[in-house]
Amino acid sequence: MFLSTSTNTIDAKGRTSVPSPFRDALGDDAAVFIWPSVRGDFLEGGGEALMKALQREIFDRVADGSLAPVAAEAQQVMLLGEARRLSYDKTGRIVLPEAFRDHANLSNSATFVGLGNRFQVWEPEAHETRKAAMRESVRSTPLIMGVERP
Amino acid sequence: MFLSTSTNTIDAKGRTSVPSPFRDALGDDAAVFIWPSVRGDFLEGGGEALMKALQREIFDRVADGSLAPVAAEAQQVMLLGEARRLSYDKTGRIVLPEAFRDHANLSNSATFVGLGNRFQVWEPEAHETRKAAMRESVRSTPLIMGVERP
DNA sequence: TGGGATATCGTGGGAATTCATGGTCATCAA
DNA sequence: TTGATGACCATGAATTCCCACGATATCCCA
Repeated sequence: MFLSTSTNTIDAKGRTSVPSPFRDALGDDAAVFIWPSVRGDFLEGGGEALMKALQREIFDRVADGSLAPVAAEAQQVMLLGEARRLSYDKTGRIVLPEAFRDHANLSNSATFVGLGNRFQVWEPEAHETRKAAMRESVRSTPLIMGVERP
Repeated sequence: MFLSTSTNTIDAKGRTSVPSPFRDALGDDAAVFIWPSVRGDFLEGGGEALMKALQREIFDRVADGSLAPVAAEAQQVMLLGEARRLSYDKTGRIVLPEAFRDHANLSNSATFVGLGNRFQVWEPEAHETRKAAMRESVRSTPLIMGVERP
């Protein structure tokens, strides 16, 4: 489970450390799968299990008719076509490809945000701005299990 | 089940003891999950079971249409993104991250309040004033199973 | 029922480990 | 050679672990 948020440095080689708790969540396979989000200037990622689950969901939804084959191919192009498997070394660092850094406007640092089954990578200030907006959204949302009820 | 209230010291390293009855409620996994509340200056937390249940409830509510995907992501960012898994050592202590202490205005001590499936962490005096307000509120509320009738 | 022994719990401090990050060294392609 | 790529070492700071103490609560047996 990907939890918590942390901001790490991006060095001259484009390297950054995958947060240690995330590495734990990834298990033995020393790699993450990351792709540019189609919804905004940030990256999305997860482990091998997530990638497989996403693939299967696309198949299943074509099978049960809730996703048109054309739309499925579009999903695959933007997800599987853009995603990369980035393995990290013994110190836990990956290299963020230049295209990824451009997409998310990353320069010297990156913020990893855990979202349970997946995570996102943001330019630190952009994430702060977004979070402020989300805080308001959550305050006006119905409760979840008695927690966070307004 | 998290029951009762107790106030413990926060030392120079930011450490505090998770109340022993809470540790019993947490089971084998020697860790608590804690996050800053979006509706006040205090922390909320629970065990692994609570975290998973919250995560699932978000999914389910998106599936049944009672929660918009955008609102779901906001929930995830503010809950899963802000939460941290804090494991405690053999003496039962966790380290409260500085950001958490700031959010709840904690300095030398913290009050753990059990709420059944979850708990809250308050600055002791803030909790006292809040409790006083709640006492009045409860007195004007219909009884529950004959308990707490004025 | 009293009173001493035993266990539990919270707290302080120091030692050992982990973590992020800068740097170096091979490997391979252009 | 140069430039990019990937793996491994070094380091300092931060974190986590473990042992010791004292106070409180619990137990047990007279």
